[in-house]
Amino acid sequence: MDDRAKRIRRNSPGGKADAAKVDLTAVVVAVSNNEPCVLTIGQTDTLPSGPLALEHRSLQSGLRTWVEEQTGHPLGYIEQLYTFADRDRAGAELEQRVISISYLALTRKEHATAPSKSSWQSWYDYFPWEDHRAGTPPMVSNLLRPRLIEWADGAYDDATRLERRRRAAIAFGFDDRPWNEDLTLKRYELLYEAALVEEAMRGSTLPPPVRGKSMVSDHRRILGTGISRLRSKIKYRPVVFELMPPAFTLLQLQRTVEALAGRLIHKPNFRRLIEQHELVEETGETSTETGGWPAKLYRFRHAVLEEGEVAGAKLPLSRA
Amino acid sequence: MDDRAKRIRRNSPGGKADAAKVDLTAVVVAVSNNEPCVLTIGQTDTLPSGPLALEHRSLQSGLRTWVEEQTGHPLGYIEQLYTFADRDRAGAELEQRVISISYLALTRKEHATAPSKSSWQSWYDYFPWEDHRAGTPPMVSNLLRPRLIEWADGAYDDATRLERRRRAAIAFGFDDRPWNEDLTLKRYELLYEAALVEEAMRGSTLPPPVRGKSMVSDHRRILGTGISRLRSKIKYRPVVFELMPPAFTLLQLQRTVEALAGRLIHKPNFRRLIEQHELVEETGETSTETGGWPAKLYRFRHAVLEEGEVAGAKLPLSRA
DNA sequence: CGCCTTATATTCAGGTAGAGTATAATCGGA
DNA sequence: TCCGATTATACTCTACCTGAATATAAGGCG
Repeated sequence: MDDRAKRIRRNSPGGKADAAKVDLTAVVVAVSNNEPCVLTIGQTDTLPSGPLALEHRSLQSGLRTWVEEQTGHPLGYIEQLYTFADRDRAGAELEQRVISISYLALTRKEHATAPSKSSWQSWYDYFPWEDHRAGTPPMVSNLLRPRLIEWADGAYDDATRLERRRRAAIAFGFDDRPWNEDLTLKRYELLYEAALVEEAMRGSTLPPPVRGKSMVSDHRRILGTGISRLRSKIKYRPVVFELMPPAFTLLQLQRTVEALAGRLIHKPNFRRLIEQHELVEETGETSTETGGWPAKLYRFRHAVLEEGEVAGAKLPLSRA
Repeated sequence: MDDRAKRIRRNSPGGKADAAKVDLTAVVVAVSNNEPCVLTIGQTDTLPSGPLALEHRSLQSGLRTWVEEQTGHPLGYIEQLYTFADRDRAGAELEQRVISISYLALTRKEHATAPSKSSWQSWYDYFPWEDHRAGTPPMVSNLLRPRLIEWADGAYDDATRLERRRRAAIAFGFDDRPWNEDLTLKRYELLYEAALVEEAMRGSTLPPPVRGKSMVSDHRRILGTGISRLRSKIKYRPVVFELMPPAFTLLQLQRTVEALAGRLIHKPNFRRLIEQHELVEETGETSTETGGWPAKLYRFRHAVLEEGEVAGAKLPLSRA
């Protein structure tokens, strides 16, 4: 059997067929002016990235090196997102396979140390259908919905037709289903499958039917993965504070969460939750910046990270 | 600046320095006789794995190919776990870096199609401190606790000492903290750091102080990652059913969850939850196999997967 | 001074989770 | 044949969490 043949190749680690090029890609997120932003480099819409090299001690340190070199931002909090390889990445025509290991990083714009060729882009420029803070965006009902239904009805058999309609309804909250902000990646994949985003139409001359900037290679997909992960995570881990200045008001904190989640939060419930879990402590100062009653300033209680599992640090995301 | 130098290397994808060997590793899980098992190959404690090759269409299909070839088990449900590279993996002395992309697979033992050199091992053989179904195992209080305190007190400064004690207490539930079954990976990493597991002592002649089989390379760490992921996931997604036969009683379902979680569940609450979320439907038959009142047989309602997010499919893990 | 804006406090109803208790059906053995 | 062990199933009770609404206080500004 060819079992043995493969075993032999397995034992020759220098074999060219098995070698791959490994890229590290970062989704670096910051929030300012209630707008969630992602760090891009150059003129094109490209995430910071670079090949894993032998001198990198680890995947994380390799990533930090590349991002700092390309953007001037030293990274704090990072976590691995996903490893891609089956995409129609640039290396398809090469002999070598390209693997992309992606990371999510949370930081603040002020952390930049030097001028650089990088810039911050609102992530809603790439995903305009994801911002529901002012209600469901018109493009969802007016553009995406009819296009997705059209796509579903274009299936060859009834079963597929129904299944496509169901998937679209779940992902986008059609037919009185609730909008679930965590499904960013699923929505993007659906639009890709329906050929409604630019990436799915490369080589075609037709304009993509959906507004929203695309990115180089599969970077928009990676960004979507990062948004999905972050939107899920803020509900059970206090990661928002990585994006906050040292001192902040409770409303600023709420606005930041709302920016990330793309939906509004019920204020009293939000405050109750934050206080209940003792996530913050007063600095003793107040801010009058916003007009109205001066708000107390708070700082994150780093001790909560040391108090074991922050069980139930869920955020009350309003469905109103 | 050397910025330019790196950019140039970046653009020569065939460069040897950037090429890496990519391994696919699978944590294949099944439960039988109320014991969670992992699939291993050969005589040694090794997870199924093999190098990613050009003929694999995707990471997933490469993994499926390797597992089926090495064990005879075709895989159903799989999900990506984590990508490792910074370990002191076998390739440290080689010129080439070794990357390991790991996957979690859920299946049933009966799915084997052919005799093979693989075998099933209880995962508690590798992690004996993780099974709390019969209460806290004696080894936790009698062996791990004193050894971890010893390790903590061996630190050079007071701050580190306190921090180590705190981490150990959180991970293992010392000092009246609750036991959190999801922290399997953290516990293993802590024991590794404290040099209480065999992998941390390779090259040493001293016997490892903690019982529990070790595995080849960093496979026990990968298994720990899989256990952690699965224990978290069963609380909010109905993945347990991938491990169940087509028809089962509610108690069998409960015992399976308990086997995975390593702790007991309050029976009435478990049933209430399953019924509340309509995860199952009656087959109409009953089973008298267990003695006592014949239990109704149920099957998984696959429709729930199509009903959008299975919000709140949490499992009531008793803290008693 | 009155109005607007924001902060802060309180309340209320519904749901869920944890935990305990009660009753019914079947089997094995005395 | 009856009793107890074993299992299935049903019901209850309480504490807490969540969503949502309302009320009051403090400052800025025309």
